[in-house]
Amino acid sequence: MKNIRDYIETITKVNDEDWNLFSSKLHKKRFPKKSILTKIGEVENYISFIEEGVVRLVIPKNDEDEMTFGFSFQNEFISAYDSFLTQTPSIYQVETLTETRLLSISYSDLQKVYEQTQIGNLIGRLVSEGLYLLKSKRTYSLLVDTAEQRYLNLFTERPNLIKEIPLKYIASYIGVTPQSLSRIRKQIT
Amino acid sequence: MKNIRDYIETITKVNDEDWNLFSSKLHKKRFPKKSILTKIGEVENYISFIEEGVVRLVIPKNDEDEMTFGFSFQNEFISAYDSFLTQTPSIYQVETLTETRLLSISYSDLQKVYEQTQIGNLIGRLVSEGLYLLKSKRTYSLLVDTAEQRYLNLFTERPNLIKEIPLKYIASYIGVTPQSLSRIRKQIT
DNA sequence: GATTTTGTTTTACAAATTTCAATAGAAATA
DNA sequence: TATTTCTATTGAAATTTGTAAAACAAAATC
Repeated sequence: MKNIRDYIETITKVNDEDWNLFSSKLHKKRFPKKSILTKIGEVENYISFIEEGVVRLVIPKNDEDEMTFGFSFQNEFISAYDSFLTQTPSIYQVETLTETRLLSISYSDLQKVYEQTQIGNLIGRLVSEGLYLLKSKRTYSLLVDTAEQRYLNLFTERPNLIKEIPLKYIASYIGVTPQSLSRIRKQIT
Repeated sequence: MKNIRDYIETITKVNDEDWNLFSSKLHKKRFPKKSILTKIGEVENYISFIEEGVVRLVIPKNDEDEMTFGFSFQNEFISAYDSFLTQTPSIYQVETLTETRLLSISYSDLQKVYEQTQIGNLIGRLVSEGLYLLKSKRTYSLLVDTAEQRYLNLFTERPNLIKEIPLKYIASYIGVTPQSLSRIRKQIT
């Protein structure tokens, strides 16, 4: 629990009473790699803090084809967030790429935290704003950067990722085919 | 002021005391079409509710070239939101496409509202979540839809937009050249 | 350790998109 | 109204990217 409290205390101080209510709702979970946390069509019931691991958001295309909507890493929040917020079926799948430890809170418990604590909505706002900023950055990059630039960005921001996970996931995150990414990589070296 | 109160009351009830504090911070503004509200490199000082008008977020590319990061419409909030949240220089420009009426609140006044009202953070959270959902939808579309699908989506969601603004803006929103969009349109009919 | 599966790279070709250039139309301005 | 500027369309060439197939490499499984 230390990680998440540290993380939240970088946002704002939390009194013990509020913290106890919030943390009593958190469930520790462990998943092996390649676990599916949320399926397409399911309503997302949790938002989770990643204590350890890497998580991928996956959009199916044709049979056998898929796109990577996003990655999430240690000390970030993960959820099929659109589905979680709207409580409607998810259009992407949430799956682990590595062994993963989560601290999860359910939708209804989170609503209680919002209602019953002083700082719930403040933290909720700041987390939501942070997730907005990440998403906005990604949109920007998809719109103005070349695939090569997106690859290089990911390479500098997450050098470990490229070593640890299949390149085809990177390709589908960047928005090109694995063959195209292979050509891009060739040209860089 | 009726529009914005109606809008916010669809999110949550607001008591008069809170409302009076909030609304006392709002500034009415009017801009002719093609006004620049926020320039690249400036720190965004306002978030605004669009009472009337259409606003575009613009990213410069090369000289003479630009991309449309987003559009915003009546009864939506508009800002160089990334810059506003982080209070760092904006990487996109905010400009009006039509004559526009705004209700604006400054960054520092909004912080006061967050501190001094019961429901400030609740509304702030819900507005931020809404903006996240919009951005997420756009990212999804850029990643999985074809340019033709993005055009058709815009066409169904905002039929008036396509009649009222230059097509090259639509093209740069969709992520293709005006020539390509012209060919896409030709093929549809 | 051998076998099978999965992932990566390469090639040739096809398809889609951009670029460049020219033109016609629409809108803004003198 | 005439003139200028901006916008939209079209064609042809060039570039980029995707597709399909094959070869190879790496990883997982037996």
